[in-house]
Amino acid sequence: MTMLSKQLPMYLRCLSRDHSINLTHYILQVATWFADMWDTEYMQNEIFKNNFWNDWQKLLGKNHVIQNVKDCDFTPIYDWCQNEKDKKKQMSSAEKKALREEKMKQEEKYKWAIVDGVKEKVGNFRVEPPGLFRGRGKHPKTGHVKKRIGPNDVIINIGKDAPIPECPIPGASWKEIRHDNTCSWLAKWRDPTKAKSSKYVFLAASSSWNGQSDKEKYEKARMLKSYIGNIRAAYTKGFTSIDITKQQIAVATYFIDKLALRAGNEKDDEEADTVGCCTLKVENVMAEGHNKLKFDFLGKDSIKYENTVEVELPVYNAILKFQKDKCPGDALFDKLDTSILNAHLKELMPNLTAKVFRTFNASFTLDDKLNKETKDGDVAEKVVVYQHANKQVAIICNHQRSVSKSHSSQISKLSGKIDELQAVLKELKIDLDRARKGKPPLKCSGVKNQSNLNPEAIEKKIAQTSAKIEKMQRDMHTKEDLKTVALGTSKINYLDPRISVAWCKRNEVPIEKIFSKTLLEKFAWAMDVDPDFRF
DNA sequence: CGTTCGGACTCAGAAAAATATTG
DNA sequence: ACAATATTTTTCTGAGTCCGAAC
Repeated sequence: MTMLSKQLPMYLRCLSRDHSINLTHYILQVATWFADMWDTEYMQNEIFKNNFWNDWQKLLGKNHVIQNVKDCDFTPIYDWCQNEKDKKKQMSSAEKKALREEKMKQEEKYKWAIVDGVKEKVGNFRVEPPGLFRGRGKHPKTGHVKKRIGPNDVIINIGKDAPIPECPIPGASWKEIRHDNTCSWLAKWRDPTKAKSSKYVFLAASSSWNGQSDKEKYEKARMLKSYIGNIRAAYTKGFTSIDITKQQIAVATYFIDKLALRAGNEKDDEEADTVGCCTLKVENVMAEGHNKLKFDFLGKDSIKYENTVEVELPVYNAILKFQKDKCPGDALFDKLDTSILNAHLKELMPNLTAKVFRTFNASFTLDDKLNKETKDGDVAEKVVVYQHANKQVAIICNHQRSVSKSHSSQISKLSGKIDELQAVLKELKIDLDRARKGKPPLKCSGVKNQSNLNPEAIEKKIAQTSAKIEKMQRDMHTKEDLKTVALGTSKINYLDPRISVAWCKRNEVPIEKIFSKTLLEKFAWAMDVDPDFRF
């Protein structure tokens, strides 16, 4: 707020030619959030702009001088924002360091919780700052103002005898102090963008509570291994069931098993229109002949799922039957929802739900690929094998990332360097030829110290250059290969860390080559696994 | 009973920050 | 060595899953 008062006159000048317009700090702040996004694609998004305008107009009031967002020139505020960012960037590294240390010092007291007498790290200890809501995909609420959360919004959950945390805003108080030991959250507040849901402060991923729950997740997925044969036999039988609900359950389970689809809960119209298995619409699956089904839909986070797969004939015929007499927009599995599906899965294995198949599929695939593809070689080669296996998993789970803005320029840069090196190599080969005949090297050659070059030295140089070229070509290929694939999501959420730790032990690969510092902490529970561990 | 609702937790890619590489 | 740039790691918060209670 102090910062804002300094900005006030600036904002006033920016927002209107009429300097007398009185805008409150909050109205200005909301305008700044909008202006700061002037150079983003959100400015082409009519829903975003309309939602912003509607909320902003409410703040301005009905009879405000500003009657149309189009009359406002936001570019001066945008310029001011850019300038502030530049100033931050231009700080010396010493200044940045001092600022960082000051921040660390202030935050230290919020970072820890004593749980059952053990000091545990807290995950997100800050409430989310206000701003303009940015949903993913075509979100109907994008652009709406997300309001500031204060102590009065926050429920604290602590032990009965624990001291109540000091309220950071003088005069204000917490909404409620609760003593519920049946759940793990430390604080929560209502999500300002979704009336029905809450935001939570949980322990960090490295906490023992989360570690235990992680381990249980993987143990359940491992249990599926011994049930999967029967489950597959059961759904194969179900493909031709005359009971249409049973038939739909069978085909849906097949998709979840074979394609690692998510369960697919119902969504309301206040959210982006995405689907999972149970909510697939008839147009999301196309029968293409020769038992091939083409899947095309937007899944979680509006990530496109596109995959053409050959299925068993009874599945193919069942899909044709489910689509019969339906229109686009109709549910493919009209007799199903996630609770029916999961209730059925629980009959096949204790506590089995749809998501377990994803964990099972991912971890099983990693274990399988690692053990089939690892060969003798140095650490670097083995890490490549791991990354390759990790990539197969990411593809199965459809974990994508957007291509970085500088990707193509980085590729052409690399390719340019390879061309240069190849030219050097060509000259070296000529020089080698000449050196063997006792002639001096060519002047234009990239070789320095030409006076004392013998054939052996040139040969060595050729070998070095060739190796360099090969490495760069491999790097370029990998970069292109992984430009849309996100490897991290599966590593964090789907791959039993014991597979990786045991593989590292067996192959003398340092675990640090696979897990970052935070992942090592998160997976502390898996580090003492036996080298023979198999998923 | 289903069906809806909301609570609590897991999982998601983008963006920011930190770190490594390069020229 | 050092600043610019590329890469990796961490943070952020939105978007799912699944459960159980209430209607």
